[in-house]
Order: sequence, then C-alpha cells, then structure tokens
Amino acid sequence: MPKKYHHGDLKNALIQAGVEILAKEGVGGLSLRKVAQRAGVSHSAPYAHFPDKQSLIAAISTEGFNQLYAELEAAISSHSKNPKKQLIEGVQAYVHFAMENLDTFKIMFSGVLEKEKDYSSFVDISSKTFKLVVEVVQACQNAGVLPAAPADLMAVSVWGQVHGIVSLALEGQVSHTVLDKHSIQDIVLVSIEQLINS
Amino acid sequence: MPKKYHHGDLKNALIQAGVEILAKEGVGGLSLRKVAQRAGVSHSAPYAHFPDKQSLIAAISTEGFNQLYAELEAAISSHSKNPKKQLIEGVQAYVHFAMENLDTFKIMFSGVLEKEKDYSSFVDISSKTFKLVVEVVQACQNAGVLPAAPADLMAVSVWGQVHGIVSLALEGQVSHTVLDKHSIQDIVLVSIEQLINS
DNA sequence: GCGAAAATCTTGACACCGTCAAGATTGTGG
DNA sequence: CCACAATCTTGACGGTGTCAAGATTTTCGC
Repeated sequence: MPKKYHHGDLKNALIQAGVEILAKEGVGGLSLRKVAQRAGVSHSAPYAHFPDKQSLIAAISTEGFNQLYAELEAAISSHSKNPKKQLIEGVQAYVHFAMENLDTFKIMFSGVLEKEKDYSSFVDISSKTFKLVVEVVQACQNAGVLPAAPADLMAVSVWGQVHGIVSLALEGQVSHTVLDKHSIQDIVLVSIEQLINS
Repeated sequence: MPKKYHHGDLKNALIQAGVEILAKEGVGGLSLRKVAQRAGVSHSAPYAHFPDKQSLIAAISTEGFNQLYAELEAAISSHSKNPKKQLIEGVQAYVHFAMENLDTFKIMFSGVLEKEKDYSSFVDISSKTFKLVVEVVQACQNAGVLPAAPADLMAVSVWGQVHGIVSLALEGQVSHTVLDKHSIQDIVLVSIEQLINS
C-alpha cells in the first residue's frame, strides 16, 4: 500500500507524530512545524501530504474515530447474545477511550476541526460509529431493555447522555461533590440505567 | 465601579470586542491583536488588564456563563410552582443559549480554556449554575417527576443528557436521518422525557 | 494642590506559527 | 533511459503571543 519515497511513509508518520504531541502537550501545543520536526523532515514537508493544518487534524481525528470504533465493536461483539450487556460494555468502552486518549477525544469532538463535512473519510467513520450505536440500541429495544421510540432518536439520547457527562467531567464542570464520591464510569452507568426499563 | 483612565473601561471593552470577533470569525479567528485593534488600542494594551490570552478567554467564558445563568434563572422563575415545567423551560433555555451564542458556547465548554480552575470567577459562576440545576432537579424529585437518586448525581445525568445532545449536534455528529425530521429542541425534549417518571 | 508612585497605554522587538514559491532530489512509467 | 511526477528543502511573508522599555495619565499621601 504505502510506497517508499524519500522518507518511507511520511503521511502516517506525521499522523503518529501528531498523536504523540497531542498526548504530550495538548491541543494548544500541536503545530505543523513540531509535527514535521518530530517526523524528522523540514517544516513544510507536510504540505506534500496535507493541504493545510486542518487537514492533518482531520486525519488525526479520523484515526481516533477508527480506534474508538474498533474498541466499541470489540466490547459489543463479546456479548452478542445479551443486548443490555452490549449497551453497558459499549458505554464503558466509550468512557474508557475518552479517558485514555484525552486530547485525541477533545480534537474529535471539540470543534477544533472546523469544517468536518469536507473530510469524507472522517464523515464515513463517524457515521459508521453512529450506526453501531443505533444497532445496539435497536437490539436493546427488541429485548425490551430500552423504550420503543425510533431507534435513531433513542441512539442520540443514549450517546448524548454518555458523551455529555464525559465532556462535562473532562471540562471540570462536574461538581466535586459528585466526583469525590463516584468515578466517571459509575456516574455514567448510573445515568444510563435511568434510561433502561426496569 | 470602573474608573476612567485613558480609554475609559478598556477591560470590559476588550471582553466585548472578543465576544464580537468570536461571533463573526469563530474561535479560530480570535486573536489578542484583533481584539485590541477593535477596541481601538495598541496591540499590547490588553496586557494591562489580562496577563495572557487564556485570561481574556476566561473572562469571555465567565461573561458567557453569567448570561447563561441569567437566562436559566429567568426561564425557571417564571414557573416556580411547577417543577416539571421549570425543568422543561430550563432545558429549552439551555438549548436556545447554545444555538444563539454558538462560539461563546464552544469557548465555554470545548476545552479552549485550558486551566479553568485557575480563574476563580469562572469557577464561581459555573458552580453556581450547577447548583441551579441541582435545585430544579430536587424540586422535580420532590414532586415525583424525577427518580429519587441523589440530587447532584441526577443533576449530572440531566445536564449531561442535554449538554451531550447539543454538543454532538453542533459538532455535526447527529445523523441527518435524525436532524432532517426533528429540531434539536425536539430531540432534547424527547430525550429528557425518557428520564421523567411517567 | 503637589509630587511621588502606581496604573495605563505605546512602541519596538523576539520567537513561533501557517502558508506559499522556487528549486533540489528521488522514484516511476513509457 | 529519460521525461515526468511525487516528494522534500530552503527561504520568505504576514500574523501571532509575549515581553521590555518608556511615555502618559491618574491617584493618593502630605
């Protein structure tokens, strides 16, 4: 697949370097020039592979979504006969991904990427992820675990719930009176159970 | 309160200029130098009032939270005898604020402000806002509208649900199969009703 | 009310940033 | 093998956050 030119596979090396800088210095520390330096090329070499910085960010975000999708699917497919467990394990995996890849998660969901619809592979993997959520929700509905609203709408409810709590927590907006007593994992689980039919 | 020096009340003028640039050019277009220029002062005048750019962003975010708090309280206090209506109107007000002040909302919640706990007035107003949510949730619980879990935990659930859906929608992560059929307002309302005791 | 001290603002500089143009180098296909 | 395309380097440009030095204005103790 990737042909070897001067560097080898600079495009992926740049994405990888970006992920590393992101993890080490946060979103504010991510610059094209640092990415280039870490990959061992000159400051404008990236322009052979990405038309601009936004495009590299799109690639990093896409990579993040691919990983998130993989982890979600792994969590779900381990319990293919138990929709409720699929839901719970999927939620756990989502929270786990966010906490383990804090800045990648931020870049994926915090508006750093400004015109996401311009990047088709980003749109592809993120809508594929949404479809995965819809499937689990639908299975839960068929099993009577979730209410019988339209599946895509219910999927937005469930995903929104999880995503919102995680986002607020990462943003420091969840009061310490709550965080002192419960982990984010627990808070999300308790919240999701409010949506589940008793 | 604000004494008049050379400019008059440059500190607030800078915050206002920041809000305007934010609305016109988005988060990416917000620079200290543009803010200074719009306020009619030299490029480093802001340093008399803010130690760095993050500090100005904190002030803008704080201003945003003040406005959000005011709108939430207005929505809630119009229905002081009907907790369920308070909840629904409060949620509507939250969604309305997000959509009317898109980039301010982003700056408040999207990790642009990196060390939020360093800014005490930001912490004050945001925890005050959280307390407001807890109060409404508690009133709903007393009226049997919401389940009887610990109020602060339930508040995180409710706020997280609303905030998550709004965030995902603003990020373009809500599938068009949903958005074509429902407004964000409707989606959030339908979702919240899943949490309300029937 | 006056003069010292503090607050405010300007000017100029620095390093870093994203981006582009010109050219050098390297791989590929006819 | 050679023209061409892909890849990478060098150098430049304007914009950015920040700091230092100095000018200007207000405040405050006497």
